[in-house]
Amino acid sequence: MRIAAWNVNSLRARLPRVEAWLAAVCPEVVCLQETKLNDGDFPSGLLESMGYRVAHHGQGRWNGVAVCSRVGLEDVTAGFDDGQPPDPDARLVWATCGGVRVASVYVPNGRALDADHYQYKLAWLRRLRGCLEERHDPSEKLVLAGDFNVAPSDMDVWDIDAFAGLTHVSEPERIAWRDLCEWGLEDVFRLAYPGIAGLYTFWDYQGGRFHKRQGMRIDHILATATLAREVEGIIVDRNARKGPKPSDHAPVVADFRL
DNA sequence: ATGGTAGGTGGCCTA
Repeated sequence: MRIAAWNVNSLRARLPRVEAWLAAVCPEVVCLQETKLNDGDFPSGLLESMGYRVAHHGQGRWNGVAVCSRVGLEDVTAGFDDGQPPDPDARLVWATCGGVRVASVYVPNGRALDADHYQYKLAWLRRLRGCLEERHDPSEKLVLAGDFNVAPSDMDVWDIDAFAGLTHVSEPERIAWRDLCEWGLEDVFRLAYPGIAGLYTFWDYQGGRFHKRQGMRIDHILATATLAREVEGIIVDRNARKGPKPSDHAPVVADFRL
């Protein structure tokens, strides 16, 4: 089973690229982030014509996440399912696909270390961990895939000195990310490429960052141990960052023996 | 020379 995560930075703007990419790569499950669409504007017809069923948790303008699956789609849940007041942003949607519980995850950016949004980000990560504790067990086949907006270690950014005082690399964010993983999730990409620097999923549009290889690894596929040991391979499809009108993120694609 | 890119919306905000 091939599972992919891709922050498309507007599905409307990216639709031709997304369609061509799905036709070429044929993932069984793709988790999209930043669709920037209301549910009614989601291109369901196109995805369905390609064999996918879709769970979209949308919000015009910003955010918006989807799980698209051609191996079944059951038990859809939008947002945190913890009985607390709903998240004002559409950043999380769950579905069961071919026996795997899958979440498309779009963690808040954080903006700046002194911003309210940074506290929202830390609380959001803690709340996600809480949902796992309440509703799930680490022995399940479960995947969190998406844009976590955290570079877990210094080797996951092109120059740690360039990020001094910025979000995505701060210790509280990294601790919150590690706490999430310590519930029982593996960073499947890092498992496959231990200790290898220079492998990124996001490159800022500004300053020719992609061509200078100045990126960050902030999009992740996290899997429970039962799934992580079934990984055949995982890549970042950098080709999707090339050419006309790319997203600033490249897809992460993992193959599982399922 | 304090810029630059791209997405949304609507005359700025977000990433």
